[in-house]
Amino acid sequence: MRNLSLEPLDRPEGMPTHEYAHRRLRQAIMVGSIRPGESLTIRGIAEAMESSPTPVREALRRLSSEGALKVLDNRRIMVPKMTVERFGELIALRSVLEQHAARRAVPHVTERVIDRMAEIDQAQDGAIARADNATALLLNQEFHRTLYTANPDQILMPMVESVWLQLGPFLGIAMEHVAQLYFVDRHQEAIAALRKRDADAVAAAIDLDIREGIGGFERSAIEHLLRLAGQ
Amino acid sequence: MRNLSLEPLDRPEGMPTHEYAHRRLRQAIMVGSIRPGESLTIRGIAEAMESSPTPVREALRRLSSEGALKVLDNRRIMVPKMTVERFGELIALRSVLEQHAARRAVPHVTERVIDRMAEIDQAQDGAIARADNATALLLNQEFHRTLYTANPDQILMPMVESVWLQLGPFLGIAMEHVAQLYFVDRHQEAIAALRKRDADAVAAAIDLDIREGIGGFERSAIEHLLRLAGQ
DNA sequence: TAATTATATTTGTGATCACATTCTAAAGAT
DNA sequence: ATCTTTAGAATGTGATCACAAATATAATTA
Repeated sequence: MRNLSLEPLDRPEGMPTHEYAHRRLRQAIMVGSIRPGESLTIRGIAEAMESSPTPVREALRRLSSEGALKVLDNRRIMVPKMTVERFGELIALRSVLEQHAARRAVPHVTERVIDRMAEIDQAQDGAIARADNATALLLNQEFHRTLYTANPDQILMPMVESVWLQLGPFLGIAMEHVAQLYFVDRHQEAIAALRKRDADAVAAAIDLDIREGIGGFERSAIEHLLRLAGQ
Repeated sequence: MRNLSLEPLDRPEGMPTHEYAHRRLRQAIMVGSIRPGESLTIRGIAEAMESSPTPVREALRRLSSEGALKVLDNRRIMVPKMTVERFGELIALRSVLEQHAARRAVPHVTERVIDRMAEIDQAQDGAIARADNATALLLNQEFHRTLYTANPDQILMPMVESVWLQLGPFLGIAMEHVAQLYFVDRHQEAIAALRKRDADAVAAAIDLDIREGIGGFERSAIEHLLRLAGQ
């Protein structure tokens, strides 16, 4: 196993070790810094974050339930490998899930929420301008999350995040081989539609944002990237 | 904490304790035999299944990631309470998720799969006739699962099961107070549509099955049930 | 009697250890 | 050289223990 380097990440006082481990690993997978096929060892992670196997195991169980990790028959744990078919399923699911989340959120959206989204979008533009892909990615997710969590009874955010998590490792590969991830910005359209409380238009903007953004990879481009990464 | 009784459940040789614990608890929640609001203790569960805290904790972490359990601020763990709003969200999500799963499965469905579904449906009718609600519920799930897993690249089954899991405790309440859960059988329509490989018709049948089945509870009926259960 | 404090118990948490399985690689045989 | 065998190391797993926080129970006070 490669010596994995995990960003220290902020740890609020009183947060249990297993949760901290979960957040750190999750973050690492989300931005694609743990490569597919790479196998993780419990002791290795525990050592890397100066704790013990017990809480790390709990974190790994959660991650595997979230689809971020796969337990092999050997009981070895790894980041699932990406395939063209799986990528297609993930994009299609992401579109359906997030359109639904957006529609359900619209009735609860306040001007305050929309303003917040506009701020995030602006920050993301800044990150893109600096070619800071990882930050742009995180801000893009925060943009979407802000919208969906406007619904107080929302229950599908964990599922949306699960899809993001499964897409993460591929983004890591893409970011390595493509100079800059092209964030097709349908965020302005989404914001405009939100101000009019037009649920259909919001859903359409979200759909386009996904399909023209990360979903816009051609089959051949995906195959090429996966081949480059030795998948 | 009440002395919880977990059905022993079959345990294949070599299955780790944490996974066995996960399956047993999951099963119990799925059929609604653990009541919402009831708080679970790690040691209590470990004792009930004659093991130790460590693997039980791993099982609980997974269940909480699957939405089946909620960790409170006290770090206490309980089955989330149901509300009318949450119930509405769950049904709407279930409909969207399963329609999508069905559509993506249709191209991969073979006659073999359809025959299997017909068998399951027949068994479910038998269970309903015997007023065996728990078995009918499980067979209903198997019917749906058989369809969705026909898609080899399917990735949303865990999410569908998560919704089922979150609906479970409410079904437990409903089964206690309603003589018989009325399974509106749109399964025949689904099977007929599948034989014609008509994806739209299949999705429509699944949608009706959900909305007229468990989703058919009126708001007042849900409130009534929750009040009866002291929620 | 009601409220408050003090004590005891329960509970979540994380580190450690022992055991069995799996993986790695060195040694041997074909 | 290639395959097989074998010894060593690494790894997942589950039980146990100690500690701190939370809860419940008993004792005390107003």
